Amino acid sequence: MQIYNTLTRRKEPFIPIVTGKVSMYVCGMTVYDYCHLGHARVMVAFDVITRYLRHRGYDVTYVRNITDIDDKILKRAEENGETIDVLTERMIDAMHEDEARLNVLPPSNEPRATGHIGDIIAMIETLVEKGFAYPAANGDVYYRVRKFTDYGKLNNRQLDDMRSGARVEVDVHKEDPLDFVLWKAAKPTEAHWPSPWGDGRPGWHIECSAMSTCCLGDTFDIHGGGPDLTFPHHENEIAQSEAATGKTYVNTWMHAGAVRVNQEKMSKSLGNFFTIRDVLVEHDPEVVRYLLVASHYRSAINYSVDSLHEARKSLTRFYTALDGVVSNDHGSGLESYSTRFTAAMDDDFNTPEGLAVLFDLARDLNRAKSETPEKAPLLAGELKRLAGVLGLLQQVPQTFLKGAQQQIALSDAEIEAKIAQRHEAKANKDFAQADAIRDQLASMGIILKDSREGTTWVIEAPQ
RNA sequence: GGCUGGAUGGCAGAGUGGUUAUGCAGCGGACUGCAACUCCGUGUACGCCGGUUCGAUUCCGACUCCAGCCUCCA
Repeated sequence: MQIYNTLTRRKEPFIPIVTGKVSMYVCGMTVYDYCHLGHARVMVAFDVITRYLRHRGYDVTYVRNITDIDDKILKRAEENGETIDVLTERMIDAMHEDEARLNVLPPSNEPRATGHIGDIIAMIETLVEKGFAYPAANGDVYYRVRKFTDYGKLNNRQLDDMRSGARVEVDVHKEDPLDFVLWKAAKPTEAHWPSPWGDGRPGWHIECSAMSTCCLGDTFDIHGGGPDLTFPHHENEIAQSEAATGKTYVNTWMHAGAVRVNQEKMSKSLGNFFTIRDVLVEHDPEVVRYLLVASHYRSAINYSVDSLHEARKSLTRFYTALDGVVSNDHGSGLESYSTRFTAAMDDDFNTPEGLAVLFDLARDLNRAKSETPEKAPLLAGELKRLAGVLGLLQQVPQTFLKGAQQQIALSDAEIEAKIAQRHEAKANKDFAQADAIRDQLASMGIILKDSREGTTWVIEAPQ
């Protein structure tokens, strides 16, 4: 297997620290608002990665944190007139609901910043002792960036190249404008914890260093996150952890690509984001998941309603192939598909190429249904099995094809009655009447399909 | 200004130093009462200019354009 490593900017053979085991940490959500499609992308990307690693036989420990104390949370809670606990619990519940609907498996461990204040303080104390951090007169504790000689290695950046102070407000309490805060002194009215430097709360970057080390050890295999976390967040994590432990923090750094809207990054600050729950009002969650899996995890994707429709059409093709076949999971003689699929996924989780294998499988399944029906159950079983590694195609085909995505004016029984009327008209060679019934149903988005076994119907895929 | 990526057929999206990605759409055919579904067939795509090479979309260099990061952001 090979994985692209942001640190070295190339694909590298993946060799876990402990044979057969993978330790992975992914930066999760700051829970002050609902998750948007950018969050969905990270969730789904690392869900596919976890599923595939497990499929390959690795014992994966997947840690994804929750940032539940932060300036934005304090601000939002105050705006809403609620406590931060009420706000964060509500958003955490919503996040879990969103990811469950997208068929994202829960991480092995989901630590919260507020649950690790002791670990955070301990790490800051170590950094202060080693001279990598200093308490300032205002009660904050800062990281001394210039003391860490490797600073910038993840982003291939020299300290002096950075426009220090150009966009960052220079803080008189910092020795250097690029120094970042590890511990923030709190105002009496704000949430705070006692520390050797006075009451306060952790800075953003330190929680991930503390929690990842705490859950996975000083050095672990994979650290992932969204595309905008490489700087400063992950750079700072490296500086904190490697200074504190003296060891390599992470072997492989993985970053998902951006989700764009009209060629611009979808983000909270640009205000052009779509929340997961809003999109799911009108679209089957599997369609959203498919959209995210149909592009390589590192490439940027442009979100649009058209792209969702395309995704729905692709899934319709798969479910149409699976429809009417009782799948048999004990396939044999079908190794060529899984060999190709594995080769694709082994190459930095190339899901588009993996899907190409699944489309070939679907075509062969369709052909088998008419030519060699005895082989169809095995092909269907293989298709479901491999798609399952991507977290796809696990619905009952009819459920997807008749999806509740559009409101239908008729009940199932009424549709069946229409089909029976049409069948009778056809038997009487009254094709005008038969076609009138079919057109009437079509105008309501119900598409009839005739076959030797009888007539079935599906909901029209959007154009 | 510094640092990252990217530019593939009508659209989406992989990949490769010489041979079919895949899906959607289109076109021709089979099936069908006619359709839909399905199947078969069908597209001289690789930003631009140089270089290396017997041969480059694929490697190297310049250029143009797009996006991201250098402030919170997944």
